[in-house]
Amino acid sequence: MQKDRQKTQPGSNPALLLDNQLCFALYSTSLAMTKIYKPLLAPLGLTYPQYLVMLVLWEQDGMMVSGLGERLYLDSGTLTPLLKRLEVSGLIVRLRDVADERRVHISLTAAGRRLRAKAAVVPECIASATHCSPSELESLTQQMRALRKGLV
Amino acid sequence: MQKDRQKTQPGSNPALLLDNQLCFALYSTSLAMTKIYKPLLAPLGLTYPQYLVMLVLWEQDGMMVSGLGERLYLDSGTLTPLLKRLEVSGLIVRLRDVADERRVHISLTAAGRRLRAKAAVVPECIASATHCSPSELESLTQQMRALRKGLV
DNA sequence: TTGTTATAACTTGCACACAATTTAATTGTG
DNA sequence: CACAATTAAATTGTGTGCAAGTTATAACAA
Repeated sequence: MQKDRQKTQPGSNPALLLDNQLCFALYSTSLAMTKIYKPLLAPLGLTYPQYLVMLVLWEQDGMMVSGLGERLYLDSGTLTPLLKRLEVSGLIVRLRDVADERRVHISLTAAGRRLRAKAAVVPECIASATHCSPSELESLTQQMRALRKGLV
Repeated sequence: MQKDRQKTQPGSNPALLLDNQLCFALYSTSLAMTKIYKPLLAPLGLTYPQYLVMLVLWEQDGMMVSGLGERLYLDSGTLTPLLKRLEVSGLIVRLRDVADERRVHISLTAAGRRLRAKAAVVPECIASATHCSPSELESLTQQMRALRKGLV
């Protein structure tokens, strides 16, 4: 209690208090969530964003880079190097469209398809790590989607 | 409708569907939120994580690096270079503790304190950009904090 | 057909995040 | 006191995110 470093303008603007800000709650929770994924994805040889790409491809194989970007809200500056790493890992192949050589289709390899079975347990591991009920998780997911939609 | 790329194992595992995952809703919404901040913080010469550091320092000046890390859930590997950039910007100074030279105190400069007034309008700009009511924002913030607490 | 415009992906540069390691200083123990 | 253990930052290396600019191809217009 000897040094009690000054609170700058105490209570002058509650809107500027860190813990009142949705953005920080969102940001820190998202990072915390990613950390939970790390040990689950490491055995699969995936980072978290790479896992998201694989989720999309498991839903629909052969998508273009731009299609992945729309689905994941990421641009080619992020995706191109990420996809190259996935190709080096042997999970996908990148092939130019023969009709339009500007386009690149991303397709799963056999190893990429096989990985789906190993990834199947991940969602329930995560769900249990959240200490939330399925209905709470669903509610939060919907609220996040609504917020994102409002922002874009 | 000529090419209808195959859905891989359609509907086989709803838990693996991207849009059912809280993590992705959280991740994409957090990134979207950061993009909203960018044009508001650019005139202040701050990135979003730098803004978070300033929020903490405006609440309590002179914190140690480790204290900032606990508050923001970030480690020294992230904070050290960020703080060096804030120092170059002239908003903070980094000073070794005389009693314990391992510690580094982060203190606001006059410019850093002045910046608070300019930042005061940011929260309401963000709030209006979310298209959410104050009570919705508060509810979401609390839910995020609860989720984060459950994860850590 | 030729020149313009648009598009898709790639590249470059900067700033995070974070694991793992290192450095320097302090604390604890015999 | 000597020395091991601990602690606080800093450093290193990898992988995102994203703005801005480049390249290559395609579509369009005169």
